[in-house]
Amino acid sequence: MIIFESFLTNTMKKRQITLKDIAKALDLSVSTVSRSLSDHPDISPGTKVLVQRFAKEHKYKPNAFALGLKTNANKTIGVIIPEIVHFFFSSVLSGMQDEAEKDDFNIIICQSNEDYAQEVKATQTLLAAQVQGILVSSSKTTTCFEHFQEIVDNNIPLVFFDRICTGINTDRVVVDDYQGAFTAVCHLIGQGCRRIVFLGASSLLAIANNRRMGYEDALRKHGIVIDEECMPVCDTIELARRIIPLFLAKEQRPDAFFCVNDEVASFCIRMIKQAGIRVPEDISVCGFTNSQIAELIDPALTTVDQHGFELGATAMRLVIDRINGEETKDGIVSRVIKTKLIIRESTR
Amino acid sequence: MIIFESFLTNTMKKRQITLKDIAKALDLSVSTVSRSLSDHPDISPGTKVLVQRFAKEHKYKPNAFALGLKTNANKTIGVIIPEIVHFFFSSVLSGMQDEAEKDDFNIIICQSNEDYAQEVKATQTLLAAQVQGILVSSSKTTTCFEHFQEIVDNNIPLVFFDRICTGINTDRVVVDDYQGAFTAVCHLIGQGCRRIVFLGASSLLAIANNRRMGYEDALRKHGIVIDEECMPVCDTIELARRIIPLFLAKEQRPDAFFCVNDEVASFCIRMIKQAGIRVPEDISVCGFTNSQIAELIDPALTTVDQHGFELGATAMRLVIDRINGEETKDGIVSRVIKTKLIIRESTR
DNA sequence: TATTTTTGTGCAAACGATTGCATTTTCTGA
DNA sequence: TCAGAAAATGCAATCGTTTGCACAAAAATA
Repeated sequence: MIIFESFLTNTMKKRQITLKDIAKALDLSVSTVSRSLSDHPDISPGTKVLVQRFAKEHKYKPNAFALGLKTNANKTIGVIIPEIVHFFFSSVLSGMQDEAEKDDFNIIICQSNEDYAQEVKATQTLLAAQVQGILVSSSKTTTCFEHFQEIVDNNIPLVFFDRICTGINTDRVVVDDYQGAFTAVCHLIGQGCRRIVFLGASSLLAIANNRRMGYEDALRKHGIVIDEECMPVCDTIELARRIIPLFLAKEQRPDAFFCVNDEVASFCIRMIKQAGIRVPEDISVCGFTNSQIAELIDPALTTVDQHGFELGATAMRLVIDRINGEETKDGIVSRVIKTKLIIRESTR
Repeated sequence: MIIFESFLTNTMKKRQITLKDIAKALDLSVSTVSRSLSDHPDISPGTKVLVQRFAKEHKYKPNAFALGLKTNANKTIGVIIPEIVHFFFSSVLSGMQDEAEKDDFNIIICQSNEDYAQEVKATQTLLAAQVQGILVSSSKTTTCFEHFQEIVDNNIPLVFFDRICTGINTDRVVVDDYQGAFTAVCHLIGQGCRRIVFLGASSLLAIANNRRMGYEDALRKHGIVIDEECMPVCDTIELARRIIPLFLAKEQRPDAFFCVNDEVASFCIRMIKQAGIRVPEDISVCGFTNSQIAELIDPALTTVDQHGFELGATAMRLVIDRINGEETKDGIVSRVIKTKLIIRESTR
């Protein structure tokens, strides 16, 4: 015992206890200690309890680096996300965390802040950290995919979620954007709206295109003429502040706004009300995501639930299955999370 | 070259390229390769460029496990957070991420979901992952601190942020809750409010107590009698749904609500308006946090800005400084982030 | 030309854990 | 009493990297 404790007084800096320390203290070999802790049948019951008790008492924890060096696995998964401060993405992250925990995987997060360069850097960071799998929702400004290809080339399972990259062949989990938009716009039309504006996002994003297509097809189905003017890029509060007044000032005022996210939808409602126009009597507003805010504003927001938590959990499940070899499909696995229209008070 | 590439055809499973591979391919020793890459003066310029070019071409990346094993450092910091899906906490996380990146540290996140058991598990997870530092905001249900003590005992820098644990002696970064509450309530009083209700949180949280004390002192200062009935625990939408109507039904109706967070404040405004009472003319409402929602609801919410991003960055800076030995104070380092009252439309 | 110095490389140990194989000890049965 | 089997333990290599030291070859000096 004295021998073991001596490592403390010698260095004065507490170090983690190792197998070697235990071996020395108990006058055993490192191998015997190792086998005792892993309950190997070769070891006598007496030695086992001796070692196990000692290890527990001294809070022995296997060194993750040594383990990683041997097995090349550290139970860590990297996530690249555009922005954490975002109801949808934080929900996704929460779902991932929840699912990862079930298999004792850790999550390393990186933010791209919607910036290509930061996204590339994040990729390098995760590769350097030797993660076993990577989950990505690409930034709005990403048009080049080499960094993602490098992940694949390194043989590390890669799964895109929500914002996928069409330029690269790998697993993906997306939301049913087209159907969600289609259903929402059909609902608006069903309530009598005819001049429906789509406040969308950059067409670099597949999700934005899909929602636009759902919007267009819904109009088409009901014989409403599609007007390019009525689908501007308007996915931030700043843009909304400039763009919405232009529509409200038109002599043929819109009777509905279908917004690409709930923040824009909420802000939209504010601006309409401030212009002295009623929601939903004069203008209906529908959002996309179903964030907390939807229930807090007045009138409560009709919106399309994206099931972020479920999406995150599904994506995480997929990488883990790839890592464990439980998902063996040769081609791309593509999962779709169903959206759900939540009708509240902001639409007639 | 042929020798090197052979590791591929042999195993058919792409493996990361190692120093040994490079050494074999270039007919050098591992040490020479290692020194070439670290630009050691002993190595001849010719050999250096040879090795460096080869390494770059084959995208050599040092093995993080081997490095960690030698240096006992993997540039990773663990964060334990009650809930990611929360404007304040996600802001904090974002600030941490931002600051960590400057020093090339990675972040592993764990959620406690406000649950003691999960918090303990998260602690074990982070210790097992061999993180170099840990940042914690404790859960609402935590009353026992042994798990935190274990972190300290392991000689791993620990910093509490926002929700600190008074039972443990370690660095902390908090928000100026007392002053924030005091200022906000003084503002309400200054606008003529006299019957001010404080919708608070469990007194297990130091932040809740501090805000309550700020509230009480503001009342005291202006000679308003403090009524225990007027400071219920009400920090969730569910509680608010039950509790707020009770106050609105009183014959002596409150003329202001000071809420412990913006969600409750927003919901409060909704309920007041639905009861046919005007905000802020009849009742003023003030929140705490300054989340996005504050600008989106109608009327826009007066609230106390907590500067979450700054808080996160500060806390991260502090652990990193502790890790690097740049913060050498023997006792507790305690940083306070100043709050700021943002006056909008929900208060007279 | 002989000796020292400089320059460039390689060997081997170390970090902490696992594991095939060798070795020692104990037990069994004739 | 002793061979042989069974049980318990130890040795040593391995994972990928770094680094003190030894050593060789080349260059400088005497």
